[in-house]
Amino acid sequence: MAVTMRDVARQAGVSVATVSRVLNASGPVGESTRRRILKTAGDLRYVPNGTARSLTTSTTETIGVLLPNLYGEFYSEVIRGIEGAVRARRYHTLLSSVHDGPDELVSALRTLVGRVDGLVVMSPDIEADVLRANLPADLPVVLLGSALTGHAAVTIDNEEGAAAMVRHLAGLGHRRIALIGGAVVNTDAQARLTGYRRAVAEGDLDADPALVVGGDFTEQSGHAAAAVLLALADRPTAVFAANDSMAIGALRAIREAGLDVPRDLALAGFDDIPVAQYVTPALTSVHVPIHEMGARAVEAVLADAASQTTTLPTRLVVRESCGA
Amino acid sequence: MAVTMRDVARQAGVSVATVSRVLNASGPVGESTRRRILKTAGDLRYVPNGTARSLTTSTTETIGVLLPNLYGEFYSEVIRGIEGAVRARRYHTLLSSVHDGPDELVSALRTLVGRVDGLVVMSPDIEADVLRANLPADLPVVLLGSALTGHAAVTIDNEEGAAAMVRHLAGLGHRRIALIGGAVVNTDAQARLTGYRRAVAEGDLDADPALVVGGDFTEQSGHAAAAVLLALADRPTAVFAANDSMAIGALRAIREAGLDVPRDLALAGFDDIPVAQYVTPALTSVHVPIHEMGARAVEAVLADAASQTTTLPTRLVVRESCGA
DNA sequence: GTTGGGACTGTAACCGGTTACATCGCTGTT
DNA sequence: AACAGCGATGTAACCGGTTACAGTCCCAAC
Repeated sequence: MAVTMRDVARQAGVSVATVSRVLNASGPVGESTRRRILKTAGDLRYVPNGTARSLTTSTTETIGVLLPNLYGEFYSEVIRGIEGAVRARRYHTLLSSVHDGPDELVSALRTLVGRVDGLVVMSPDIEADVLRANLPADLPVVLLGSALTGHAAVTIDNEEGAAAMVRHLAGLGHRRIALIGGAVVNTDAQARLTGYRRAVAEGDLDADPALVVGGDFTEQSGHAAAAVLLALADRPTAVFAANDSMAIGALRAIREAGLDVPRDLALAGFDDIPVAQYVTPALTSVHVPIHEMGARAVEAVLADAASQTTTLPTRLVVRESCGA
Repeated sequence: MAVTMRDVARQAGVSVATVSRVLNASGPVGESTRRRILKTAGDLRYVPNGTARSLTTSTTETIGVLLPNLYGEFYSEVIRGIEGAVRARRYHTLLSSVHDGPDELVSALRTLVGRVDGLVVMSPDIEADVLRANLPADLPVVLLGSALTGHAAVTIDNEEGAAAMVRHLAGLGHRRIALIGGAVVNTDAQARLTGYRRAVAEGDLDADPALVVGGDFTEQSGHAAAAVLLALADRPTAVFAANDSMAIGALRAIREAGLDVPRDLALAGFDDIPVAQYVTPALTSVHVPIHEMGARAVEAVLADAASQTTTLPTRLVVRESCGA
């Protein structure tokens, strides 16, 4: 068993209250007593138990972050944004990730309850009732990336971002623009698909259903989807992947087919993750203010701005892969 | 105030003990009572308080991870390895990062105390006494990447990895091999430098002190260091960066100087982070089993294998940038 | 010489759970 | 008929802190 405050108190010949007062500078204590307590605490290697402390004070100075997984640059950027904002307020971050399945989510949610003062949840396919049922009603929760009625959220304008990219490609003369989409349950993916469809319709482009293939935001799925598109009799002249990872997978597939980007095929992604500028050719993408999203979410949690939704704009980043 | 167990008990007309028994299936309870309690708990949206629970049970089913920062692919890979191992044991991960300064570290350490059953600490420049003074004596701690006397640790053979790379470059005919090192306080960086020096001596290579320049593991520092090396009257023919990020920075600087890799200059890195294979030319590097390190560390924490050090081997990954 | 007030310290309740132990019926055995 | 034994439930202590409240002591003021 670890050293507790009572151990220190006994050893120093005082009451626990006095020890507490010394350690938190929360009350007047005689100079000699204070020194004696400090010394015994050091000698005994006393370290306060955070759990016990937050149980009484009912404050943890910590905000929790729940991510779908910790893989990929997108998430590490999100984390950085959150971390920075949290640190600036002298709070701590507790991160938990959940892979799949509602059980995992529930379990992760529950381990966080009581350990954090607020929660930033990024889970594109989360359900409102799961959240409601597994979190205390008074815990501030802010969703990141997906809006849900009755909850505060910080999102980006996925639809307009996707539409802008399609318009850009159309402006370069493309008429057959393919989309490698994300999973249908993912709200980001849905919005990007909607934006694509809208721009295709408005720009009077080729609306061939064969041009839309599904992916799941992983590089592998991008590779597979691109292979399907390349096998079409009437090949697209531009491929727009709903995120950068899939675009990079697609790039590999296109190369393997002996084609050149952007000469034979224009390619674009979404998110503008850091690697986008390192691949060759550098990837044209829709920039998402990942860092800022994290920061805004933290602000919202700490302000407990209930059910207010912030939508941040995206920005087109034109590089080599689209041939502009 | 959130709904507590006493609220549920009162509402259901039973004692807290019975509620606890139902919720944890830890004792016999009449069928009708059980149903009634479950119903009231649901109606009241009761969610158990993790803090209170772990205070009594003195177990959290959580292991803590302390990282120097969350930036870069290296760390996100480490996290993935840890996460996977933790999840496999049905535990949870609590992640905290600390940027710089002992105060930050102490503060992060202390917020974790009581909230985790064990700790994986990755902090290349951590000091043993800081750890000792701020953690309960009975909390299992495993260091990742740096060994410290009296503590369990999982490390890699940095020295041999660096030496192997220098030998490889020498095998390609290089005699003037430069090293872009890391910060001197960083034990990884120290070991890599030692390996470099040993191989240079053993291979009878050019041991010009001007060939060793310092960096701090960031891309910017790699860029700056490469600029210094390129300005030398007697330029090196190969540049070995002590990590991949610096190698990528160096690559940029070399290109800006109008030189070609690997034609004019061979380049190699260390860590073999995922991007290494995406840059052009693909980066030759020393592969570090990042994922496995994380998994091993978790095993060690849960087994509470006190003060045992595991050293994992590295592996040379030859790609285009060294001209082999 | 009281008295008031502030500095210092201790006692004990409380935070929200878990759990050892006690209590109370009821049934089956002898 | 008495009693062992078990199922169902309640009481209260405990985990390790914080803090309201109360008590002591001492000194200045009247």
